[in-house]
Amino acid sequence: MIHPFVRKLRHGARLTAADELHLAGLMHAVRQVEARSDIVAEGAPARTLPLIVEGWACRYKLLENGKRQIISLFIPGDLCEPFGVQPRHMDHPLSAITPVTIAALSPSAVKAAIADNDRLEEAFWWDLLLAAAIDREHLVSLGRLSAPERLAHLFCELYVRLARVGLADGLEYDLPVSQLDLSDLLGLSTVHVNRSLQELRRSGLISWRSGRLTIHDLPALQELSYFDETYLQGEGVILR
Amino acid sequence: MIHPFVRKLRHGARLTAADELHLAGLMHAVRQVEARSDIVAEGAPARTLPLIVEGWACRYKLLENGKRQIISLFIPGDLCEPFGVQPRHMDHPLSAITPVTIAALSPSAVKAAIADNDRLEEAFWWDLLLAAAIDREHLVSLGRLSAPERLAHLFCELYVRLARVGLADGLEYDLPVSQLDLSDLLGLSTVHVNRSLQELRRSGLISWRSGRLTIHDLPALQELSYFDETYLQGEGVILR
DNA sequence: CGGTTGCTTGAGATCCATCAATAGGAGTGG
DNA sequence: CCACTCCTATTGATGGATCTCAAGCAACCG
Repeated sequence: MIHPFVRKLRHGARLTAADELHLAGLMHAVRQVEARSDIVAEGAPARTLPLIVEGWACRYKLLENGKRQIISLFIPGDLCEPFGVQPRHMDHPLSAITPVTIAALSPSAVKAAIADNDRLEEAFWWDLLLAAAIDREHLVSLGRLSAPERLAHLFCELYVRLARVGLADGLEYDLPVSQLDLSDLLGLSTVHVNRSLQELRRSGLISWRSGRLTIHDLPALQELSYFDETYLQGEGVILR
Repeated sequence: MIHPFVRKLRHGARLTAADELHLAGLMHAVRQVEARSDIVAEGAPARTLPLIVEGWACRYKLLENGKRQIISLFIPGDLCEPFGVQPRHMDHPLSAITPVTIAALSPSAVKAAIADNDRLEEAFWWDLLLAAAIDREHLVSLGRLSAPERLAHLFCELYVRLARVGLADGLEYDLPVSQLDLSDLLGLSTVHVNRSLQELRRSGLISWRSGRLTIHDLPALQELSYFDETYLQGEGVILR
């Protein structure tokens, strides 16, 4: 079984078999975190870089008025911090949505690996840029898209990201989040998320039953949400 | 006159006088860009890293429905791209808000400078983390704050950022943006921005005349917007 | 002076939040 | 197996926040 992180990086750099072994060797201290618990709490010192091997996680912020905003959503293969430095004080907690398997990368080991291998260096920077691009698109979504558009955009994005790490089955994938999670991710209320989902279902664009999302009309979903996959910087999954 | 970039980095790393000279030596090819014009257009190849020396700029995205979302706001001292790689295709254009003076950093020169100087390395990574934290906070603002809250949050943030590079005069600073810019930054309509500004003025929190913003009641502004400056990762300007 | 741009105000429509209630499913203990 | 509870999904009703359209005004500029 190929590690999802390796699988993802293949899309960003031309890795040799040796590179991939080298990468796999960086991952230590795999541990389990149960659903709904913090992986790294706010203010906690973190010596290593968390990387999702299995399961879904997120970074969120809790406001003083009790509202929650999910900042980033992490799926298998996602490195949750910039690779270059030891995270000191995490400004926002990192939390497991499902049961999660975490690998720990040491920044110094990454630095050493990068120092004498241009392809690995490129791969790590590509991943950092990709994560930033995803966050930027998320920001645009919150600022300028309506509720159904935000949902459609998210479903398109997750399709591409999951397909890259081999977790999409055709136009279907597991979506193990609650509507409450979705509302906190998209800056909406749960009630409105529910109604917007119904709208997408009624239009025949998607269905979502027992944690499994199916895209029935990808072009329509893309058009509705102005989704242009180029920000995901890969060779492309959708178009071609 | 100390370069604003150097001035900012002093808050993130203990730089020696030699380090600061080294930094200053990295900046080449200073050029002028006039207000309202693109610094780097979408899709344009960029070989160097743009750094704002003077003036205000932003990164934005234009949607197919004609709406605009400003993703990041840049003030003097801000490096507009991650330092580690040559930006290839800019997914979002970079644009001048006021007339802007741009310095160009070469990623390879930065890499060389970093290679044998831990303090400089730390400074560059600190700056990257800071920029990411600002974007995250922006995202939270769009997702979970009301219009007046978003404005208040922005004014607090700009106060801290500008003070760091010596561009705040007590609780006053130049704010050379239009209400249209603000609306595109905060995900609102211009009409609503206008009305929310009036609300803040009426409450005696701020005034804003002829491009100059004055904060009359900083604690109230902070409390209103749940502003906690720690995400800006400095020694602190507000709470000292 | 006319044209442009940005700010302001009003009115109406729409999107979305909140409050409240119901229903289903999963787990738990009796 | 049933009663109970918790969590999530769903639905209805209402109010509020924000958008859109439209018009007027102020400042600046050639």
